[in-house]
Parts: sequence; C-alpha cells; structure tokens
Amino acid sequence: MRLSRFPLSTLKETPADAEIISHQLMMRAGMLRKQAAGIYSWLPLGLRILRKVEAVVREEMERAGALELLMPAVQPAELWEESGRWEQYGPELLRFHDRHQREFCFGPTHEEIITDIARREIRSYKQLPVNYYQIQTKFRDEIRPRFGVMRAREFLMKDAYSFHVDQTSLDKTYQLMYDTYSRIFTRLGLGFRAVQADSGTIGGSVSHEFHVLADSGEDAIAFSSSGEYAANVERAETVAPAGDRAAPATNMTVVDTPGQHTIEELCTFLDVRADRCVKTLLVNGQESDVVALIIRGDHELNAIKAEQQPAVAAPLQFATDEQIRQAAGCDAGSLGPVGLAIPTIVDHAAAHLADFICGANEESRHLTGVNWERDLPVPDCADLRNVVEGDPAPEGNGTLSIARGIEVGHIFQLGKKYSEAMKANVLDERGKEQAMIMGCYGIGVSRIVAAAIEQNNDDKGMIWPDAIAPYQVALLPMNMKKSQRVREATEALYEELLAAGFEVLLDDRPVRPGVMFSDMELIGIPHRVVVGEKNLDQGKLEYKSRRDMESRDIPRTDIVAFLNTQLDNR
RNA sequence: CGGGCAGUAGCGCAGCCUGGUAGCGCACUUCGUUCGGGACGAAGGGGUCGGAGGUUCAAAUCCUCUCUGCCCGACCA
Repeated sequence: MRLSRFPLSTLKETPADAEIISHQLMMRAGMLRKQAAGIYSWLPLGLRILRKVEAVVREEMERAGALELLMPAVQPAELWEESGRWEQYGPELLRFHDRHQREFCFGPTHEEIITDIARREIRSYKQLPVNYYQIQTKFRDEIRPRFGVMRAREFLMKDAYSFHVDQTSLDKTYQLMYDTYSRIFTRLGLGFRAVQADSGTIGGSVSHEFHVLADSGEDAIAFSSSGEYAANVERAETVAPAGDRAAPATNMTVVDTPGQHTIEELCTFLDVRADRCVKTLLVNGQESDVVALIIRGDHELNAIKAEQQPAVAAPLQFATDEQIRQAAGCDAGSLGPVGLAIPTIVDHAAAHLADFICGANEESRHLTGVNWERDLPVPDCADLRNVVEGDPAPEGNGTLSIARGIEVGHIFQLGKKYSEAMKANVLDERGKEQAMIMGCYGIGVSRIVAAAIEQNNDDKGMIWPDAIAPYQVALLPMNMKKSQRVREATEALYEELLAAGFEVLLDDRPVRPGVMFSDMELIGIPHRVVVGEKNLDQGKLEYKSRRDMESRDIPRTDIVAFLNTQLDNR
C-alpha cells in the first residue's frame, strides 16, 4: 500500500476520553472512530489488524475440526423464552421489536440459536460430536462501556458450540479447545494464562478463562508459585488455616472508640494490625431478613462465594442502614458478632482468630480480647473471602501470587442446560432419545486487538507482533522528491518486496523523514527499511526492527532473504 | 441508578466569574525555503459556542429545562 493513497491521520495529542494506553494509541493512530458510547467504526488500518486476528482464530478452529457457520445478530424472543433467559438476562440484553410488534434482541451470545439449529439438524448420535463456530458482531448493553474496544457494547466475538452424546466426548472436545486456544494466543504473540473460572450467567460447571497478562486488566487472577494452580480471584479457593485456634490469652473488654468506624481508623486508634480485627457485614438473607458475614479485617468479601451460601439471598445485596439498625441496634461502623441474634457465617480465617477485636453493636464502643467458644458460639464456617497474595495454594504446594489479566477467551462445559430446556435430543445407540451435552467456547476478537497493544507498546507507540501487524514492512525513502536515484530504487524495491509476498507500506508522501519515522513507529509496523542516498552508494539498505534500538545495514541484494529471516511467521 | 466534572473548528484547549467583533496550538489548503527524527515563513479555509426556552438594546458568557459524554461508586460494619 502506498501511503499517498491512504488517509492516515495520526494525532500528536491524545484524545481526552481515552484512559488506557491501547485506547489512546488506537485513537492517535486513526484505527478507530467512536460513533456512540461503546460503539466504534474500525477504519482501514484497524480493520486490517482485526482481520488478522480473525484469520488466526479461524485457521486454528478449522484445524481443530470446527465448522464455521453464521447465525443472525438479531434473534427472536421466543427462543430466549424457551431457554428462560428472556426473563433472566436483564438490561444487558438489548431488546426491541419490529413493525408487527414482535419482540427481538440483538444477540449478546448464541446458545439459543445454535441449540435451535442443532435440534433441527442433528438426529442421531452418529452425527456427533460436532463443533460449530462463527465470528460475528455481538451486542451487550454494558452499564459502563470504557477503554475503547476493550469493554465496548458492540464487539466482535468468535463463539463456538459443541454437541455430544456423552460426557467423555465433551471432555475430549473441551480439552481440544483448551489446546486450540493456547495455540491461538501463542500464535498471536500474547503472554497469557489459562485459569479456572466462574461460569457466571452462561451456566454450566467446568470452565476456564484465558487471560492476557497486563496491569490494566480488569480481572484479578491468582496463581500458585508451583505453577499448578491458576484461577480467577472470583473463584480462587482459600484454604482453612491448619491446626487449632490459639487459646484465649486476654479477657473480653469493652473499649471506648469515639468516632472510630472503619477498620483502618480503628487500627490506628488502638495501634493494632487489621488482621487482629474482624468485620461484620450484613446482607439480605434467603429466609431471614439479614445474615451476618464475618471476615478478618484485612480481607475482602467475595460476592460470588457469599451468594452461594444457602442462607444468603442471591443476588448479593447489602443491608440498608435501616435494616442494620433494626437488626443490631447500631450503625454499620460499630457492628460485631457478639450477642448478634441473626444467622451468622464466619470465614475460616476469621474463625481461626483468638483475642480479636470487633464492634460492640454500640456507637463508639468496640470489644477487644474476644474469643470464639468462650465469648460467643462458633457460627457456621465457610470460604467467604477473596484470596490474597501469599495465601497457600489450594492444590499442591506453594503460595498464591496475584496478577491482573484481560479476559480474551472463555471455555465452558454447559452440560444439558440448554438442550433440555429446548429439547435438543438425539437418538442414542439403543434408539433412546437423549438430550445432547454441550460445550461453548468464546474468544473476544476485537478485545484481543486492544490486549495486544496493552502488552506491546513503548513511548513511541504500538509494536505489533508479526502475526497481526497491519503491514509487515514499512518502506521509507529519504528525500524521494529531490533524489531520482532514491525514487527509482524505492519503486523497484517496493515491487520486489510485494512480489516476494511481503505486506509493504510505502511512505511516498512528500513529508520529512521525522514524520515518517514517528508515524510508522506510532502505528507499530514491526520492520522498517530505509532507502537513502548514502546507503545506496554502498549498495546497502538500512533495516530496523520496531523492537530494536539500533538499525543495521543490509546489502541490497540480500534484502528479501534477510527479511524472510526476520519475520517469524513466514 | 447515585455522585462529580465537562460539552466552544477534525483533535487538544482558552474565553464565561465581570454580557458588547469567537480565539490559540495541532491538523487541513496554497506558495516559498527546508529535507535522516513530528521544520520555518507568508497567505488561507473551516464554528447554528450540545439543544430548547427565558432575562436583556445585546447572551458562548446570566437563569431554567433538556440531551450527550467522561470519571468515580458493593465492603465505614
């Protein structure tokens, strides 16, 4: 491509609403234009990258024997009513109706459609297993779209759905998809981790997420030092402390704590560490009005774990100030478990404390030297908290570390949730009708573009891995306007590189060299060849990798062979 | 949904308090000089100041309503 025919509009200044580096660079490079909150146009430069990601995903899905199809973006409400999700899904589902007042939604995912297809197309176990996939635009009406295409409302996704006659077959395909995803992210040049995950609203049991590691990631993932265990913090299990609780050493004492409400304030006031305190959280109960959850002062409640407790109402909802006053006779900042006459669940770590500190259920009073059994009965124990750095790993040895990740892939074993609800049956070997077992597998294609930038950038701009670079080689003539030799040499080289199969971006604009350099660096073209008079005199060309600090001279005659050695996907 | 901030040229912003010719930088057009790291000079084009209503001789500026965007928001217990 000749840049003289490509409306590249790079910006020196960063648009004010772009917060993270990938969004800033995509805007500055002119890859994207925002049309509305969380809705973007992909301009030619950006689309080339998106299509490359798509191509790698498609190739690997084909290699894994999956079959591409294309389902409608607009889906009829009836199918969603059949699966029960028309009620369940909530405001994230964009709903509308046609001129006949029939209800539709813009698909946020396609379990209903694919299950409908499978129940019509698949009759016999002999046709199984089968794995269908598509690469298609989804819409999820996120509360707070942000970070450009990282968390957009409209986005491009690869979604796949497999159908099986038994669990063994699903296990096999699930493992194949796990391996395929690993291949895809490796080919895309991304640093990633597969982690155990919560399956959320899609349903099902077994599930893994694939995260690109980046500090700007919205998810926290925990992994063990031994490398055997990795899980989203949402579902990473804590291990109950081993051994017996220490024996009480002090008496329970009421202390005056005027104006002390937060754990932090209390710790400073009493000069103790937060792990000597417990905090008491009141949430709405399933049967009782409220339920008390007790966790150690330095720990955080895990909403998913709390919600899974039978006594706790789902979705998790904190008690109002009024409910708290009614249940405990005080405000939230003075709550404690002693003498609290409501159902109570305590986290393992808090249950292991001796001589701890808590609110006295009375304004400006706390209790110190509190001990389970002696001062109050031990309530039900459960895993209620988020894991923290240094916690013991739940499986195997070692401790947990926590890193930030961007979720770019998610695979689930769905089981029969949809096939049973929608009667997607096949005849098995004995001629008996059976609901098919399903798996589903998603990749956020547009999000990968942003994630790749988060992982590959410097102060000059993006640095594309060869596999997804919009163009592989930037060809920059120095002073082409004046120098006929440079012009002729560049034209010849351009044709030669194209003929050799390279994707070349020729900067034939009448601009100064500095502009070319900084533009090519901003848009992250991984390989750069400069044609200048001085080098031509010596029969050489100048090459520089986007990742290198220094350029080097390459004999003109060797350039094609040399570039072939530099590009890692040829 | 709640709280905060902001809408002025494609982008980044000033002007608003104290009403009176709508500005600056980048980008864009033309000419000239320059030409290996975002050049310089000169001359230009581009605006219903988010929208509606009001106050006033006069509104980007003051008042009311409204729309849009951005940021923050379960956890003081």
